[in-house]
Amino acid sequence: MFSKACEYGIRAATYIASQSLEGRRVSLKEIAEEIDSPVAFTAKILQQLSRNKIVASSKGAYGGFEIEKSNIERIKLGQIVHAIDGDKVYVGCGLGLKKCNANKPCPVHDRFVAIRDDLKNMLEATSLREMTMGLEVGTTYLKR
Amino acid sequence: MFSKACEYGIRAATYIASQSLEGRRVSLKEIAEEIDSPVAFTAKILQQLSRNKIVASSKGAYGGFEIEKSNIERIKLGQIVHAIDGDKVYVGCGLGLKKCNANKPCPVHDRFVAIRDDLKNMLEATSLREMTMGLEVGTTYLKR
DNA sequence: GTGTACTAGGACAAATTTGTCCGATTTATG
DNA sequence: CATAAATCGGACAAATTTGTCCTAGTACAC
Ligand code: FES
Ligand code: FES
Repeated sequence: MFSKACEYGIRAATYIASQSLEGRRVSLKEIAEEIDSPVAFTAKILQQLSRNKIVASSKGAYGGFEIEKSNIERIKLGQIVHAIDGDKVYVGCGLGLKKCNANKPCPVHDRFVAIRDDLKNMLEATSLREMTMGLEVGTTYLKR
Repeated sequence: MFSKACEYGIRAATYIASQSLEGRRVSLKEIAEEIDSPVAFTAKILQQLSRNKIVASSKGAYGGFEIEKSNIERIKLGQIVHAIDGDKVYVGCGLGLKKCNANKPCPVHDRFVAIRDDLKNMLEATSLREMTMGLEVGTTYLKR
């Protein structure tokens, strides 16, 4: 569905958001531990998210990653997916034709588009804030 | 969403089905041409489908691939996806945790499962016969 | 039987994705 | 200023997926 990079990205952003809500800036190392991801690979992904203004990074001692509180409400999953996987979730054809195209549709087009639109809506409706809710009370997890 | 192999597999099976309905057995070469896929790679995938009894192959001159008429009604997309991509569509977690698990869900679990179930239902409800319908009348395409 | 037109299958190659390593740079602190 | 703790970014390595090539075997036609 999503690339590994994207999965790590969402989990990382969610963890950062949960800590930022409590005023804590977190280090790469801590993030990787908390979401159970390879440290160096996670670093790359956080760079991407940083360039895309999804997370804020600060270098140097006591540096790390954080997300502005107002952005935690504002940032939607869709933005993270787009920053890492591009628009393939939105324009890709279910059967691998160059691009999904209603004018020359593949045999699953109608059925597929319905599902893809649901996914799209879900991604655009779900904020980082919502992602953190269950974490605080221990009903959802970022690793197992 | 699906692997390339799976996409080719669905397109190939759909094309074979459409031709089998007209009583024509088709060669690998023709299939690859009609679905615009790499010949040798398509051969591998057809071997898989053949081992899984989704298509029937016959060797030798005038050999090729076909699908029994009754099977065209019976075979669902889900079987093809399962034969090639396994069950990852069904058991995978949206955020990449080992397996989707309602007892220790990730933050997107509920939203994700809803969409995945729709996909699953679609795959299990769509027969090869339905896939071929638009092809005959030129409203759907297997290549562009 | 021989030639021809096919599929089967294994070994290999290329491309992409995932993941590692390390030096450079930045920043807080003493 | 020196040190330590952190991110940045480029080069590299490993793993997976995608794709190619070649040989063997099979069936039909003559
Ligand atoms: S054309 Fe294939 S999904 Fe739209
Ligand atoms: S646990 Fe992540 S989708 Fe179910």
